[in-house]
Amino acid sequence: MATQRTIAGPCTAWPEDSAFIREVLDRIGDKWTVLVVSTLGAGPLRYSDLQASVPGISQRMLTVTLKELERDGLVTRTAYPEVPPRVVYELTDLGRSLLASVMPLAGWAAEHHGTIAAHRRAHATTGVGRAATRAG
Amino acid sequence: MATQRTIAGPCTAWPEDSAFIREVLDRIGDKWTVLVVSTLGAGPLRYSDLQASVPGISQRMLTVTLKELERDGLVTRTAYPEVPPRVVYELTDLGRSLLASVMPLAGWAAEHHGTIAAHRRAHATTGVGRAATRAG
DNA sequence: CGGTATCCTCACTGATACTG
DNA sequence: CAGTATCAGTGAGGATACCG
Repeated sequence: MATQRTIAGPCTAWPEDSAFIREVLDRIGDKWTVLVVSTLGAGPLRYSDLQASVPGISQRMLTVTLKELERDGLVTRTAYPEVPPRVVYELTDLGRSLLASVMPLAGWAAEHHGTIAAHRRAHATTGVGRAATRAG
Repeated sequence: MATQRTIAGPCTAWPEDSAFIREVLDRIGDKWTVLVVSTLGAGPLRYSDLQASVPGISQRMLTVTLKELERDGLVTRTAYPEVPPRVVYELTDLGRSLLASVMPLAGWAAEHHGTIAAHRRAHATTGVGRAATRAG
């Protein structure tokens, strides 16, 4: 193989979208977005059902996450002006496409879970880095 | 009884790997992992070249990221005991497979960048959410 | 050159309380 | 029911200084 001297890296691969890609990665890396999106992947849900479906989420984070998603056009918000207020959230096509793009990653994670766990143990066993758990 | 129906969220979709999936998502969501991995995707690089290839990264974060990656078996570290020390990092097959799984997501981001940006503008224009910036 | 150790900041997150 | 407002804790990440 030719000696590749072009260091360049990711910036070369992603001309100027890199900032936006980081943004998306940040989003999917945040604690709730993927959970909420995948939950909505099963179908439209109202606020309270959503909160029930994503066990640990707080009202604040659900609201914040939902607003981000709506703002980006990944979910739609439909409020019915009824007496007990009812608001339904639903994935848009864009949202579904994101979900579809994230799924493979979840698949990768599930598939290689064992391999990685094993490597971690091996890494610890062979004492590659440090064996010391904590310097006293 | 419809008191509490099974919403069937993400937990249903991902039986028990969900914790690990979150872990992977956290990892790829962190600021540097994907940048480093994708940079190494072009070929092996030594520490300093890596730092040069990922502009904003600090020594600390490069080291931390690299250690995480090595620990998980995503990259290999090869140190040559020469006079000016030389350490080369390279993606393993596992690392390459992660990169291959992340790429589509980057592709998704690049593809829908415009759509999302447009939606954000529309969202702002139509004033969907809020008019009041601060409660006064 | 290739790290390691330490301090510091501040953005993300959660708990709580209140409103329409 | 569906949010909004506010306060406080945590820890990822950056700057700096030093070692092998």
